[in-house]
Amino acid sequence: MAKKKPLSDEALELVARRFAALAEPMRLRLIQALFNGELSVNELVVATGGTQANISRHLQTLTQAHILSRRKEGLQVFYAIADPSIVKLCELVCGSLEKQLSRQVTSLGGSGR
Amino acid sequence: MAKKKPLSDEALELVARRFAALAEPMRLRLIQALFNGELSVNELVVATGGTQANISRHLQTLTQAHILSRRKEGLQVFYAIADPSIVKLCELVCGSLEKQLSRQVTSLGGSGR
DNA sequence: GATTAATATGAGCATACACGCATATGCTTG
DNA sequence: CAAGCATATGCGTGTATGCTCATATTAATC
Repeated sequence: MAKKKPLSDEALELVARRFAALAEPMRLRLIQALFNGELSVNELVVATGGTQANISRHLQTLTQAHILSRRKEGLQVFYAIADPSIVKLCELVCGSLEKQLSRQVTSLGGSGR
Repeated sequence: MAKKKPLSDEALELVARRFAALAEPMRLRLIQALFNGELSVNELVVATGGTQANISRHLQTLTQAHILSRRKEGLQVFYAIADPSIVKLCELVCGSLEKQLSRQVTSLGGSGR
């Protein structure tokens, strides 16, 4: 297959929305906390150190983006990573960032922050 | 396989920023236009249909995020994809979105392909 | 049915940012 | 050095969204 055909405006919008869902540190923290399996809202609140209201909102955002799944059990609601590609995405970005940072450190000739 | 250690707040911020750089349709369009090699600003303006000012701003954003590289030649400035992982990122997201969409179509009773 | 626990949501505020318009900067040529 | 082209940037505006506080909803228990 040669050239890839350009995505439609709607497709671009969808891709952008997906990236936007991952563009918040708190949401990344939630995803990270779920790497080892599903957790309840309260567990996520504890794990991330956020407020209950805020965490709930972010969970809604991630669920609507089909990144997380929602399972209700009694009083609790458990969230889990629904889209495994998310893990790959984060790993890709992390790897790329590490390269960039190490390059910067090298070019700066020392340690700094 | 062991547990992954959680990223620091700063690292999460960096990852979030990177995703944010990709969270705009116009910027995705620019990246897409650059898939086949470097282009000048004016060529990108034509390719994307945006205004010159807006394109220039987005190019600055992407360059500062180390996603694009900048090469000046006479009056023109050429931009190119500096981080190849970006291509993988976009492909991953596109693939994941296609799955989701086809699943939605299926659940809506349409005939799958 | 009232109370309590777990989660979700409405309202308000502050900030971030995309966009358009106008103009500045930088490079080339006469 | 004046003029013209390609690109960048200052400014104002509208919109989106993250956060907090308070309250609503839902489900289990007494």
